[in-house]
Amino acid sequence: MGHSQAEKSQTHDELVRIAARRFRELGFDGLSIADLMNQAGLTQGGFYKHFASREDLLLEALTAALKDGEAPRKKKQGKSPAKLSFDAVVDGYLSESHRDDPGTGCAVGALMNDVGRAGAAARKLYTGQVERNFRLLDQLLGAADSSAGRAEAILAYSAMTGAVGLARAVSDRNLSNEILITVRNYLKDEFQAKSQAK
Amino acid sequence: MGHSQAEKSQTHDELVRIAARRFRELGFDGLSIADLMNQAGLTQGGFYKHFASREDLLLEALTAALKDGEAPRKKKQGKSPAKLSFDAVVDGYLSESHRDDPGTGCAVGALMNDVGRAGAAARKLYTGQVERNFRLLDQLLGAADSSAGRAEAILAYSAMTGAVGLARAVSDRNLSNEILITVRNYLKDEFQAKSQAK
DNA sequence: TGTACATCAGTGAACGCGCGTTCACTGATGTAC
DNA sequence: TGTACATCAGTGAACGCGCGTTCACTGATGTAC
Repeated sequence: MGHSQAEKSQTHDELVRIAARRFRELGFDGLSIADLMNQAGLTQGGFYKHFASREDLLLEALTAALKDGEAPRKKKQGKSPAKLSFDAVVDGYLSESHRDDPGTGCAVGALMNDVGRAGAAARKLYTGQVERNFRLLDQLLGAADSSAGRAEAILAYSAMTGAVGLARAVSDRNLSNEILITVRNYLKDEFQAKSQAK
Repeated sequence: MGHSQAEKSQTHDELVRIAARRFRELGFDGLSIADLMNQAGLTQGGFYKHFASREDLLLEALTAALKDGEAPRKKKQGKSPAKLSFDAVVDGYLSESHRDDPGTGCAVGALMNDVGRAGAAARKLYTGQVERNFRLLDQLLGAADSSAGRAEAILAYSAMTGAVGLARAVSDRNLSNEILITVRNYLKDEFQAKSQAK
């Protein structure tokens, strides 16, 4: 059992990566330390060589999850730096694949309820990402009137997070798809169209 | 320790009432059976005189929570059967008091993430309420074109649940209020106005 | 370059604790006569 | 109406279990000479 310095930080990153995915899938209460370590191919005792406590992991994993769910679904299969347009973001966010795979998706949506019940530190990290995402959408909408742009960004983000949350919770596949499609069409028609008309 | 038949069903209702509130506040994992019984002034052993299992309670409490969070915030303080308009629903749903008191509010929003990770039975109950709420909003919007009404109902409900979820999770009070106000104004201006113009 | 030693990532058993659940018991309620 | 008995809501201790956390230990890595 070798353990160079490089291997340690590699293991650390791997643990954060797994936790960031599993917390989004299972919620903050759904992943135990033993499960996490086993999924990394390790035993549970080693956990405390990497984190001071479960809460410590929680915050690191939340940071990572918020970051890689940023500008959600930027990249589709092949194209690495797919061009970032409002329409592309809406299509990605409200896609069936994003609905079906919360583990790699937007942490703001996947952990909305969890963070609302969490401690101050987690909520602060989350708040920063929400504000960043509002700004990103505002910028993509590129409205002439910037206060109207921000309002539309807030509405669009609220609608997208709500729609994906509902689409994930609902057990009727048709209703779930209807939610995604309806909100997708509305946002693209109403906002992007308006924005382009200027 | 008396226990007439009437007292039993009274106790049962009280347990469901407390659980329906606490699950919305704490999530499905946040309430233990011992806590529930203590909050009802009883000891934990009695739980199984009322429910076959924790899962059984979960489903009864979810049913109750979905029902009393229906047509959310219908009633303000005094007026019992406050008139139910689209504007009134939007104002109530996106109010600070609804944000600050998830325990008595809309279960669809408060338990969105939790239900997404829950079993088939919980998701089925939830699905029914989502569909009912879509229909209620559709009806309140009373659009001439009924498919446009449904689309607007879906968009409005997605935006409201997302906005309240974000407003609850974010730790910056100003940002939280901005989300509520922005979505409230947008929905009232854009949808109700449109609907009235017809 | 080769040897001796300190470091420390990872192991795996153990800790106390709270969980959901079970159970023998209590005593007021409701029923039979 | 009064007495004897069955029922069963609620009690409180105990169950096995998984949780987060601790700890003595192992053995490859990296350093000192």
